[in-house]
Amino acid sequence: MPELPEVETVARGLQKSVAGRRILSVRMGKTDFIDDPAALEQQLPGRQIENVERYGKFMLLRLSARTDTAADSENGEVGAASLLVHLGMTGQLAPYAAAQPYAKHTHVWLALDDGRELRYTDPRRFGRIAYLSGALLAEELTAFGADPLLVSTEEFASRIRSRNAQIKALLLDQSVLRGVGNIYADESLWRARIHPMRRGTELSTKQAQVLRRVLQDVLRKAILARGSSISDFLDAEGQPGEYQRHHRAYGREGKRCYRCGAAIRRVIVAGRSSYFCPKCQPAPRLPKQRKRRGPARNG
DNA sequence: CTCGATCCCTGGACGC
DNA sequence: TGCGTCCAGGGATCGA
Repeated sequence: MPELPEVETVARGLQKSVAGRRILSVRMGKTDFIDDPAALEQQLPGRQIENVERYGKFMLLRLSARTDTAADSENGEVGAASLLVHLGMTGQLAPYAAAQPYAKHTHVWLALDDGRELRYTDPRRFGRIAYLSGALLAEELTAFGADPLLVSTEEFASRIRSRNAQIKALLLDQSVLRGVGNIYADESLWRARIHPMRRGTELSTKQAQVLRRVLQDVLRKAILARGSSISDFLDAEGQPGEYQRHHRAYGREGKRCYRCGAAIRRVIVAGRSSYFCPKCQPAPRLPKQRKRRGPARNG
């Protein structure tokens, strides 16, 4: 499941393998996860992939202005633009020799000027692809919060401690921080010894500091390990990541905590499985509002 | 505005 | 073996 480290891994791989290549043509299968399929067909051919960046869990393929004049007169849009790609749960974006048979659930083929094809494969189609010209891209990106690797201690603390939502929900909220998903949320909360149901407003300044530090540490180490491969994540070279070997909480229900030996538990928080150590990560005193016995009292 | 619930989708695990 | 059921989860959307 691609989160920040996995997307960073794929983006770096594509930067090496396809930056500088020109897109010659586009072919599409199922398109229900593509914002405007016709725009891809009309706008991509003739453009060069100048570079590939990560933005949160998105990849941004920066595209050159178009040079072919035939299309100019038709569409009038020739300036620099971007292809926004979200891998969702099961998306893969990677180049292949055009002659190589394609995997089931391949939905987009971009023919490149060196004989290869950049293919997008996504069984669940939870991903997203959008062609966006400069202004639209800027507008799209304003909705997202801080990059967890770049955010300052002060900004992190203010973004978290000003919100009453559960800390797990805040870490997953892309308008608070861009790029954190379920695995790295649980891993950083375990390291910071914070229960996933704690409220943002409950965290001390010190706890927010610690959480930011361990989150950055986990993300950096995961990038070095080329991400986590739980079931099906593969990078742009088709290789799985290694960071799943370092998980301390995620997916470890019933197994012993590496710190204290207690059994790791799983609860649903913000609609997602959340793994934590009940001993190291003490629960809030009132995890949920208890149902009152009898009628509510006035005053 | 804030927050939680629901739904989208397919493959894999599991029970019978 | 095969069928049904459940679960995984990022994010859009809706309603309280």
